[in-house]
Amino acid sequence: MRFSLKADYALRSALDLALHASPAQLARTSDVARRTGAPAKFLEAVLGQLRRAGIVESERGSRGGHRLARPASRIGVGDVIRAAEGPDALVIRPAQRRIPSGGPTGGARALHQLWTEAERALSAALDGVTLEDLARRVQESSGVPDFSI
Amino acid sequence: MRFSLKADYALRSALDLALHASPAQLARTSDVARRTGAPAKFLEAVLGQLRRAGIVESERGSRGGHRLARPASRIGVGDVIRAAEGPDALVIRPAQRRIPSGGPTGGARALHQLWTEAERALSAALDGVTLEDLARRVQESSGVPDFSI
DNA sequence: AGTATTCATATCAATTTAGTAGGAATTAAA
DNA sequence: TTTAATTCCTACTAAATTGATATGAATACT
Repeated sequence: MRFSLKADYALRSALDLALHASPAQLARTSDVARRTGAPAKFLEAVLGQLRRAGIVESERGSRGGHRLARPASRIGVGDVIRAAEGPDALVIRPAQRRIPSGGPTGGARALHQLWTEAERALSAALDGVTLEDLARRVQESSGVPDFSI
Repeated sequence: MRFSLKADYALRSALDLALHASPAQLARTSDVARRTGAPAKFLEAVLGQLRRAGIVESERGSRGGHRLARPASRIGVGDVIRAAEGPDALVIRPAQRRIPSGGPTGGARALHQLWTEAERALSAALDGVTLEDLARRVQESSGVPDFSI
């Protein structure tokens, strides 16, 4: 039950923009791709999704590129993942085939409760961390400015 | 990023066995299927996986069926999910393409840490609950003996 | 022998994932 | 005003995964 590589590319590029772009200094897709290790053409599409989700801004033309649309402290990791994978990205309960009116009963109710608790735990771990938190960890822990997987 | 329906069927049937089977009283696949709402033929394969994982036991022949292989108090929800989806079922970090020798650095290291925390939170929520816990919740909360989604 | 059950293997359609290709639109610079 | 550099848009594709179904063999009770 892994998150997609696309979500990973989205997080990498968002973190890369937090580290290498600013309102004055845009980052080119090709540079983000090189630093994060993502395929450039694929990353183009991912950055497009982040733009449509309001997480990054872009400028076209020969000095164009991307930057974060708001401070890194106000962008949660969960926001980025949802932008890449869709609004249900953090929903882990198996798809239900029928929707019970009045809510589930019996064993289904116990499982419903279980999934709800697991989703809460996961969301707390992902929505509770911002790009600023990640950027700080990068600078504190090593000083290495890019990814170099 | 949902768990598969197969994992759901596995959990439903394991819980169903906790409620409706015992060392003396086996439950037929067709009955488990009826109570849980799973397709009988598909459930057959799922129960086969649970058997090979050592979670259930079976007997063939005209009085055959399934039962839990050990007390419900010693079967964790995570065990059942792993039996259905494979050993990486609770791994949520995106598949990595290259394995860095010496571990990840820079941004990759920060993300590695993030995924590790999220996986710990998820495992705590799923491995920390047993089939006995679920069975107790079913009996306490409603008395309805089956699923009736 | 006959019936009821689990067990094993093969097959399949739909969806998702992880890309690639080609070019249009836009902006800055020469 | 052309040229170059960039984002943006649409379409396509191969491989893997998911959620099944089909057929029949093996086993055990009556």
